[in-house]
Amino acid sequence: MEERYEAQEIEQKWQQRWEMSGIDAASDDAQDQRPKYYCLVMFPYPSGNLHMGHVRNYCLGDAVARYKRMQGFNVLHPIGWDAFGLPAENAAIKNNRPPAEWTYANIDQMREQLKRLGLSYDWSREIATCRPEYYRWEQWLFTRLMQKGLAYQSNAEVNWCDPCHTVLANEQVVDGVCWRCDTPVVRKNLKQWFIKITAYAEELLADLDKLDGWPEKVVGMQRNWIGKSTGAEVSFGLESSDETLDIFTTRPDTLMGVTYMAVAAGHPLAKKAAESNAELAAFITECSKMSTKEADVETMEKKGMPTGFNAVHPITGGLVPVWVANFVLMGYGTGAVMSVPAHDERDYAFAKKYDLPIRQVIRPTEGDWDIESTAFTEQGVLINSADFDGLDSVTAKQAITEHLSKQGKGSERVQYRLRDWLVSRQRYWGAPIPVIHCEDCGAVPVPDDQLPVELPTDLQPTGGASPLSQCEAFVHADCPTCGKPARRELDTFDTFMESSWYMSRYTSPRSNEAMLDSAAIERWAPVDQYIGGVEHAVLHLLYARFYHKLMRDAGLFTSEQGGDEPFINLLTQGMVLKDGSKMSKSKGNTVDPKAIIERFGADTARLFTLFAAPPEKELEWNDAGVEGGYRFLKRVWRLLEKLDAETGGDEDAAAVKALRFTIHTTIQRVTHAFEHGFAFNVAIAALMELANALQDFQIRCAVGKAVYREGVEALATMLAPFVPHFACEFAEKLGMDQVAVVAGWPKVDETALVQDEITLVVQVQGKKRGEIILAKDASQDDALALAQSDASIAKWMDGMQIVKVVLVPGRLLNIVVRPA
RNA sequence: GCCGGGAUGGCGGAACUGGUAGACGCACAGGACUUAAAAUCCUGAGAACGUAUGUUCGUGCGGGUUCGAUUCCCGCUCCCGGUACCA
Repeated sequence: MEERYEAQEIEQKWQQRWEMSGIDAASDDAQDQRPKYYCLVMFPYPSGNLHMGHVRNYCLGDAVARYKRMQGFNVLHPIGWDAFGLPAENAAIKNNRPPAEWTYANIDQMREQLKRLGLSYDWSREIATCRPEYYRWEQWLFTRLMQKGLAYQSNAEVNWCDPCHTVLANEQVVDGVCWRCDTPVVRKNLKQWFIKITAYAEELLADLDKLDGWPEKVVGMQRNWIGKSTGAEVSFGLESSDETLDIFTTRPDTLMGVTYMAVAAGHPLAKKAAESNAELAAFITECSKMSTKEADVETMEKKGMPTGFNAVHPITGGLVPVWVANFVLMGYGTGAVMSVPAHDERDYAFAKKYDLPIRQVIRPTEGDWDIESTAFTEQGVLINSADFDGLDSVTAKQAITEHLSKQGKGSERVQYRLRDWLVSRQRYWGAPIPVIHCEDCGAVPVPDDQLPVELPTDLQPTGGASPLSQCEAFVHADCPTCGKPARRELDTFDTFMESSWYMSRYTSPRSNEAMLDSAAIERWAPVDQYIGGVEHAVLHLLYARFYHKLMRDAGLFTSEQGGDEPFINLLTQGMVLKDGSKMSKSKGNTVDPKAIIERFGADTARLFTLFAAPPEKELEWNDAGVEGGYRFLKRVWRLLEKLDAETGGDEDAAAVKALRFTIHTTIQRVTHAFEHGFAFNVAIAALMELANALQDFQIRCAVGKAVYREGVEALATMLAPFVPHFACEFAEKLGMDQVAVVAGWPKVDETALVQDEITLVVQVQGKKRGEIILAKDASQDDALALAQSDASIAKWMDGMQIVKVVLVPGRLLNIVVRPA
C-alpha cells in the first residue's frame, strides 16, 4: 500500500528542486541547438492579490511552455510587473504612504503567489516597469520620436475627471462618468502629448492580414478601430466669402443630390454664426454637453439649427443652407458633411424633420424606387446629375472626383477613424515625460546623457494635482539647448506605454547599453504564443503592434531580426465567472486562489481551470468541479498500487492490445490538443479516459504488467504540463528518469493503433440498426453478408430490395433499401 | 445599425474532413464497505411509451441538399461580446 497523495508536501518539494536546478531558464547560449519558442502571458498589474483570471491565464501559458520544453524547444517564458498606474496612487492616498512602497510590497507578495502555483517562469528575467532601468528606454525612444515629428504636443478636446485630476482615455469613460470615481467627465481643451499612430495606420491595417494566428474577432476589432474609408474631400464655397467649407464623403457619386450642409457644434462656422445668434449659441452649448458614448448616441434625437450661412455647390454653383447638427462630430473628418437625404438614412430623417428638400440622383440598376418613403442607400445609376447621368456609382465616384480635382475643388482622400495616441497623464505614479520647457527654446527633449528622468519615489500624492509640481528638485532643470533655467514637464506617460514593449525587453532585460539587444531580439522575437484576456483586443494589442514598428524604425532591429509584428499567435482566454457573472468584491462572488491551493494544492487548481472549459470560453467556477479534479489526481495516485500485482495468470492478449490502443490514441489526442488550438479540456478528458482504462485493467501476466507500466508512464508524462508537481512525484515513484518528464514527450506507436478487428455500425436507411465485428480488411460484400445474417439488422430489410450500399471504412455500413 | 461568436441532457462541455450525438467531468439516484460518517468502489441515467427484447422522438425554429446533417446551403428567433450617427 502506497502512502496518500499529499499535495502540499509534494508541491513544496518540487518547487524547491526546480528553483535549485534553474531548469526553467531560457538559454541565451549561441551553441544551443534547440529551436526557440517564446511563450508569453500578459504581465499583471501588481494589485497585491492574484485572482482567478490571472490563475487561468498563467496556467494556460505554463501548460504551453512546459509542453514545448518537453518537445525539445528552448523556451522563453518570462514574467514581470506592469507596475505604474492609478491604483498605487489611490492606495497611497488612503494609506498615507508613497506608491512605490505599496507597489514593491505587492510585487513581493504576488511573486510568492505565482511561485506557489509552480509556474515555470524564467525568474532571472523578471522586470518591473516602474524601475528607472526600464522606463529610461521608453523616454529614450520618445525623444527619438520627437526628433522625427512622431511625438508632438497639441491642443485637444479630452475627457477630464476633476476628482481624479487627470485626463482619461476613452476607454476609462464608462457611460459618461469616470470609471474610478463615477463623476461625470468634462470635455476640456488641453495641451497634451501625442504619438502619431495615424502615420502607421496603413501598415497597422495591412499587417493585420499577416496575423492568421490571431482570433478573427480581434483582427476584426482592430480593423474597425482603424476604420479606413476611402472617398473624396470636397471643397464647397461660402456665399459672399472667400472661405470654403471642406467636407469628406465616401459617396462623391451623390454630390448632385446635396440639399444642405451640416457642421459640428464645434466647427468654426458654427461658432461664427453663434456670435450673432443667441439661440444657436445655446444649442451649441447643449451639444457640447452631450455624451460621446455609443449607447446614448444610438437613441439620441437628431437635432439641428440653421446657421444662416449658405454654401456654394462646387459643380452647380447653387446655394444650399448650412446647418449645425448634433450628429456631426468635430473629431472625425473635417467636422462637416454634405447632406444627401435621398441617399442616406440619417440625412433623410433630418430632412424630413426639418422639411428640407430631397433630391434623388441615384436610381437602382433595376426597377424603381419610391424616394418619398425611404432613402435609397445602395449604389446604382446616376440621374438628375447633368453630365454624369447614366454612369454607375463606381464610375461616377471617379468621374466626379476627377472633375472636382481639375477645378481645385476636391481630391481623392482616405480617412481613418484612428486618432493619435494621447500619452500624457496628469498623474504622479508614471514614467516622466522626458521634456524640459524653456521660455526661449520651447519644449526640448532631454538629452540621452541626462536619461533617465527619474521619478522621485518618496512623494506623497494627495488626490489633487500631481505632487511632482511641489517637488522643486524635480521641477527645476536647465534648458539643454540654451542653459537657461527652465521647468520639467510634469505629466507622466500613459501606462500603456510600458506594456507596449515589455515583450521585447524580456529578451535582454538587463541591457544597459540599449533599449534592446538586437542579437537577443533576433534569437527570441517575435512572441510565438501570446495569451491574455480579450479585453485588451484593441488597446494594448494595437499599441504593442505600433510600438514594435516604432522600435524597428528607430533602428533597434530589422524586419528580418524581429519581424514586423510582435505576436505570431494570440490566444484570448475567456473570463472566470461565478454564479454567471464576473467575480467582483462588490458582488461578493470572488474565489480566492489561495484558499483553493491551501485546501487542494496548486495542481488541483491548475487542473480544474484547464479542464472546466475551452480556453477561449468563459469559465464558470464550480467548487464541486474542483473537488472532482482533486479526486481524479487521487485516483491516478492509486494506480501505483497495481504495480505490485501478481503476474502468474494467463496471458490476455486482447485486453493487453486494447490497453495499448488506448494508450497510443491518448498520446495522439493529447498531442493534437497542444498542436491545434490548446483544447486542454479535451486533452485532460482523454487523460481521464486513459486513467479509467488503466484502473479497469486487470494485470495477470508479465506482458500485461509491462503494458500497464507503459500506460502509467505515458500518463505521468502527459500530465506534466498541467499538474507538474504531481507528475514529477508520480514519475519518481514509478522510478522514471526525471529527464523524461521535463524533456520527453511520448511518441505514438503506429503499430499499436492497428486493430485486427473493427466494429462497424450498420445503418439501414441512415438509421443505426446494429453493429458487426469483422476483420479490418473485410470487403463491402463481406460486411453486407454479415449484416444480413444478423437478425436484428435483417428484419429492417424484410421484403425490401437493396438499392445502394455505402461503406465508410472502419466506421459504418449504410444499406439503402426500397420495397421490392 | 454594423461586425464577430454562440444556442447540444439537470449543469460544464465532447463529436476527425458530412458517418454510432451526448466522450470526460459535475450534480443526482441506487448499491457495496463502515457501529456510523468521511473516503473509496460498483451500477444507472437525453426524452416519451413499455415489465422487457425494444420502438419513436431528439443538437434554438422552418425549409433544402445527401444513402446519411450538431456539421453544408437558404430563411428566421434568441443570447453574448465588440462597436462607429464613420459622413
